[in-house]
Amino acid sequence: MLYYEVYVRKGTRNLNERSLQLLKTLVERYISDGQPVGSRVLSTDSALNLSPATIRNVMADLEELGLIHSPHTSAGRVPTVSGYRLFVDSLLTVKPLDTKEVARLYHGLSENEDAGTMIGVASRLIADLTKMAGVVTLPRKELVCLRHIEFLPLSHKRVLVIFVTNEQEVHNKVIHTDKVFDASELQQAGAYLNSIYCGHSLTAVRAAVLKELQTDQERMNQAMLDAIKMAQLTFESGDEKDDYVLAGETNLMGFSELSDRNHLKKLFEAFSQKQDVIHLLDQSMKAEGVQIFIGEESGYQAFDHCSLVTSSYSVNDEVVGVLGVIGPTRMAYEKIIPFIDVTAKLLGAALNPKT
Amino acid sequence: MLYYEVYVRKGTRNLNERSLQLLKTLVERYISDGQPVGSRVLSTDSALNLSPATIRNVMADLEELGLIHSPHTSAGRVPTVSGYRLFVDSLLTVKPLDTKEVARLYHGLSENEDAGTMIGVASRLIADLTKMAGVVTLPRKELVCLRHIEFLPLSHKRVLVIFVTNEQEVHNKVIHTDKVFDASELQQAGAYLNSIYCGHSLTAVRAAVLKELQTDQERMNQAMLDAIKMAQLTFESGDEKDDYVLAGETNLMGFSELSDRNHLKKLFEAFSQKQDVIHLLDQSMKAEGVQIFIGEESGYQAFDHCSLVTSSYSVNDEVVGVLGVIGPTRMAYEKIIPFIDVTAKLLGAALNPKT
DNA sequence: ATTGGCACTCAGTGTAATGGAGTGCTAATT
DNA sequence: AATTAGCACTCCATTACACTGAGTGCCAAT
Repeated sequence: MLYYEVYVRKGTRNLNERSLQLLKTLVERYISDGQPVGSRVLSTDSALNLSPATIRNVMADLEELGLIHSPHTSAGRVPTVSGYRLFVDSLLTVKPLDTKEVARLYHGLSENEDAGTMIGVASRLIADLTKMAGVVTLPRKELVCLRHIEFLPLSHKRVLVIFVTNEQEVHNKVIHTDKVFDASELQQAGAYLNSIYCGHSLTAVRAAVLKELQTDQERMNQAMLDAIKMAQLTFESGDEKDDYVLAGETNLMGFSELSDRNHLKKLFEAFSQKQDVIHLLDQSMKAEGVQIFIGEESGYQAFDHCSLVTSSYSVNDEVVGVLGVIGPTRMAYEKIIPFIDVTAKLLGAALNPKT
Repeated sequence: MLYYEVYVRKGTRNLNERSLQLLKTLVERYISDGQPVGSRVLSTDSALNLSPATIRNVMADLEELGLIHSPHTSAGRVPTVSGYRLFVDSLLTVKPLDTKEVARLYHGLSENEDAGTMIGVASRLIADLTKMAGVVTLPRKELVCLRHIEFLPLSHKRVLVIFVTNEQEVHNKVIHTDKVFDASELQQAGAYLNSIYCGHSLTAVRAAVLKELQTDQERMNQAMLDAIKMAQLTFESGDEKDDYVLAGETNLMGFSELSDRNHLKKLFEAFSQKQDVIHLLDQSMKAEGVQIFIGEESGYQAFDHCSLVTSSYSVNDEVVGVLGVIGPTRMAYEKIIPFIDVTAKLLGAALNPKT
């Protein structure tokens, strides 16, 4: 809608209903065939009953607007990034999901395993069902609740913290304290913290700890104060390196459009460096619902010929992570979009601690 | 030596000193150039002062013995797997290591981080310095010592075990008990086990636990028995999924001999399935020192065009893991072999808890 | 506004010619 | 008996060329 008006104003020739219709069938055809599509096939494919010549005129307009592009003179047309964009934003008619696929998703994501396993399963399912690469971020730690915490002494004023969240997710971290503690002191500290913070969410714990440190500390004894300080070090923000689970990367090697050795190398390097992927996924975390990055839109060279369809997933109405699929720009958006949508919802539901 | 005699007996023509010398220069030349090498270059390359014609005769013999092979009539010769094998076993003259490389290794592996980090560093170093893929298995758990153990209750007779080994390596596992324990019972059990097994190696703990269970149990009270049973469940063998850290996989995409899309896909699938790689690495764990798998020798299709040079690494004279490099069959063995050898030694030393 | 007609472009394919690298074999040489 | 020169031969790689077919742009007719 938006695009429609913009283009009408901009071009002398119209980007009217008919051109949009043609663009739509062109993109659909290209997605299913992978071949540049010419005026003849478009003439028979579209229900518009127009002659190839007419269609050629329209195509010339579309090309001028940068929506399609011709690899060479005597080839058909191929959608550009803007063409795809317009297509997915305003033209696309989503297909209902294959019931078998939904069944597999539902089945795979209904068993109540621990979060880590579920994430892995989800990633694998996405990869297997789409034949592309699946990616799922680990749920944000803030929203989980503290179950148990404990400290062990290391050398040089360092302390190993082990804490368990939710049912059975174990984390550990080394903190640097400003004095040396012995094992029993640390045990006491752990017991104290367990007694007051067990069952609270990490966000709540962090807030409570800060508050304790800021208010008058005189009613606490030294041991309590030490414990609180260590909790502060443990849960101070920042360091939680976001991470994701990738599956089916090798599926991407099958696509001819990604077969270029250099592109493939860049892509896989991005996968193992993780950084760029995390950035990209972080962006989609901000918005709710399905997000799409087409080709160069992502801003990362490694993804130049790829599209990324993502959706955030939520537990208890709070966004805790993102999941998505990575594939060639030429992918079946009309199927992938609803697919990612329901996968995100199912994963969110599966992660919800039983009521 | 062995090969020499076998072949002399087998062929009518000799596989004498001279042929071996020629095979050696042929392999060296092919490794450095990547082109099939013909009689002319071999004539000038080898110090033997023979005419191309003579060399052609020798080459025909070598081909008959299956040591070299001609891609087509008018191309030069290329070593076969057996050719490479003979080369690395008996002909190869190892090159002294580049001092800069040793320095980088030494520097990278001398900082005393925790085991996990060191493994990662080692893998990365191998990949960076060889421009191929580095792989390092995690050290076997048996040889580490128990520092702390603790149990937390879960639902349905399940118990979450958290145990720390060495300084600060945290592991966790869910075990299924045959009755329900509450938190304080579990805490007692943990305290008891800590008091008697702390500081012992996992192998020792396992043995001790088994012994306790087999001997007369009447002098123990129920709580102690429960604790021992849980320790047994925790440390029973088997489930420790071996794992490895891979680095620089993407380096492999640069090699033309591995550029075939299908091969590459198989290879990367093997990397992410892990299973085959683990098997292969396990084999090299049994032998001490450097081991080499050339091409199809490995027995896994995925590695058909790859070679794997590995070495086990030891802590306190006990083999605890394997490390290696994966690259195309055509790699500079004379440099890689000593390189892997010293890397394994340096890693072993770095993992040795300070004396 | 749409369409038929036409000249034009260009990737892709098949065929043929050519050059060059390397071989195997034989006869001559040492 | 071992080595070498010579020669015919094979096969890959490259180039050139022609030809086809899909598709285009444009113009004039509808």
